[in-house]
Amino acid sequence: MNLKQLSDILGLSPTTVSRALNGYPEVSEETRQRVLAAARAHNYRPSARAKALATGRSMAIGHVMPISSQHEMMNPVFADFVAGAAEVYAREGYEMLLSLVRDDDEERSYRELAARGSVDGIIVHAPRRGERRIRLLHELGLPFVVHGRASDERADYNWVDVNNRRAFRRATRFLLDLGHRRIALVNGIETMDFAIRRRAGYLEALAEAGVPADPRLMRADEMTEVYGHDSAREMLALEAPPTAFLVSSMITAIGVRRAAEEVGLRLGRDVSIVTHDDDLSYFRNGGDEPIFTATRSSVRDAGRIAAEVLIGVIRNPGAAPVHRMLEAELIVGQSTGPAPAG
Amino acid sequence: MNLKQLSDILGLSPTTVSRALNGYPEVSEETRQRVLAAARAHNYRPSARAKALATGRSMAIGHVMPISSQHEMMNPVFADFVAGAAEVYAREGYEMLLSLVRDDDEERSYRELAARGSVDGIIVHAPRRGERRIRLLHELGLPFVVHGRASDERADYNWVDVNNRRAFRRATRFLLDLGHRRIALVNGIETMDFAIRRRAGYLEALAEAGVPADPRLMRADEMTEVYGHDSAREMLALEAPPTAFLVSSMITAIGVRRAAEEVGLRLGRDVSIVTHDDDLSYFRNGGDEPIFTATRSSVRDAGRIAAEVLIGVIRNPGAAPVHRMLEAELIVGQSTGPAPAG
DNA sequence: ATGAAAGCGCTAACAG
DNA sequence: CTGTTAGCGCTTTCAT
Repeated sequence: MNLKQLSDILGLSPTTVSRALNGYPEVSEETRQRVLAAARAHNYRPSARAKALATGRSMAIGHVMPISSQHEMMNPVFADFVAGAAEVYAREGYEMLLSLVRDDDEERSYRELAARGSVDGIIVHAPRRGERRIRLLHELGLPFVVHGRASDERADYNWVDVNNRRAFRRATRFLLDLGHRRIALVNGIETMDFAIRRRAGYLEALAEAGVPADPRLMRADEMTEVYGHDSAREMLALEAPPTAFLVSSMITAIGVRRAAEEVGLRLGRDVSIVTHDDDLSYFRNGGDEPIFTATRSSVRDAGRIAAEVLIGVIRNPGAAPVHRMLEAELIVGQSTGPAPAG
Repeated sequence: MNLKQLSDILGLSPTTVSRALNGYPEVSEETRQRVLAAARAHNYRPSARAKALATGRSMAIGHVMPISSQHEMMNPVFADFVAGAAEVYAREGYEMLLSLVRDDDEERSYRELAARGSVDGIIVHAPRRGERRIRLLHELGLPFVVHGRASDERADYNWVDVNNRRAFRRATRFLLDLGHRRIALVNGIETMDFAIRRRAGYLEALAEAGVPADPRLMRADEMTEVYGHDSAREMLALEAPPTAFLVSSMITAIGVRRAAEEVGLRLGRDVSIVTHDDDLSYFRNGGDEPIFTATRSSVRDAGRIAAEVLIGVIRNPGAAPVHRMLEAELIVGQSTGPAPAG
């Protein structure tokens, strides 16, 4: 069933039917009702392709996720972010195009997306140090919102980000206040912007407290369970082991906890673990009884907000760049809880 | 840059340029080379929308993920599956459309996808008991492949599935062979097809060994860490607690482990945990030293295979339904390892 | 081997 | 308030 057929049935021109369906005011209310009823009755849906071609808007938004050629890790955070964004798209009539691109042909992929015109805008995921996509997208003239930021990009652009620096500064301070002096940082890969900011926050807090940073207590890698376990085991074997761990992801913190238990340390007594809780649906830190002390922010909310910002930008291309900073809260867990001073 | 402009530059008709670009044989080799060179030089990309409208094929595949109106959980497995599928799509020139639909307007969503013509085929995720999407998609005539199966659907259809029943039967047998007689099943929600099959495998193995199934040792819920923890705590408090746990997901198994440790049980001695390892990139069970004993299958492979099957179906609509059964292997972990008999 | 013309299904001036 | 016409960018007969 297409427009022409529907309009034939109604004895109207395709134009009038189109206008009625799209809510144009210059259609009599009676006609509109007739059209709406007929459309429903015949289960009519406009062809997305034809509509896109005619209007120049594809009503689709692209989510481009870099898959590193070296690290093939699929970010678990991605699923929840996308779920948040999808809510908004469903409400606003957008489709979501997912594109996983290897970073070695990243530029080609973005150029292609733009030239093929399959999306009206893009959400940029996982910005890294030396990020080149921002300039590229500006050049291509494709509206975009970055989830996170690119520290060394001086141009202005739309972003939605969690205040990672402040969150980690606060978490570090929390541990310092408890008396800890040897605090390990088990971070994500430090080419990722968020990891850079987290380390900055950690270092700031240490500096403020006059505690020197010890390179042996700082790790950065892909945030797997095994990584948490192995690096914790190594650090705990130092002559002066850490008394607390600040860990960039919940799953990695679980590995750290396993390592601590293996060497006979009791959580919340011999060692403290503080992590960041992305508040994922499948693995929430818990409300009543958090597993870990953690800084917490909702990835799903970030997805929702990013989608809303992007749609706003698409509708109003002239507007000034939008920046949305989400603050993380600190929640103190029971089982891993605040450890007594070093 | 569009076809017309490119053909003007070349002094050829759009027709010829189109033919050259799409590899039609009736173009002179010389012309083809000229066209190809010019296209590259001007960074020409055909408009996906125009092409779709003209050909009737959108070159896009839809992934439809149900979001339960009650349980808002975003399956962590989804991300890896999609990553596998994306590899194939990139290779074959398809785009990926992601659609998260609430189950209360599921039918509407599928009808819309079909009528709008935005996809050439669909991957159906998370089939459940009483699955209605299969009949619907058959009715709509949209090619599809189900990731998993629908136990109570008698019509034939394309599917790619892990042999969940056999995997859990094998895992249960493994525990029985070690001497365990009170084996708890911490399953996923048993409206999900995979959970139904896993329980079937578990019950089969018990029956074969003449061990009666105890309803108090069988749980089913969304597979979070907290669920694993809480249900394990409850079961461990029974007058006759389980000596082993068979857990449907790694993240839930972590919760079970936490519970066991809280009550002072030592893993691989006082209690055994066997789980299913979906072999996700961010949380692999480990090769050399698996954290848990587990049945293991690669979700990413499943995604790849499902995508390949679907593309085959789209290209060859007449063919007989394809069924691809993936077998899980049993890997014996060290830390949780084989526990001594009851 | 190349081109002209029609058409995919819709929207958007422009008329009336 | 409704209809006519052109056109979005491509593919695909049908001629030549």
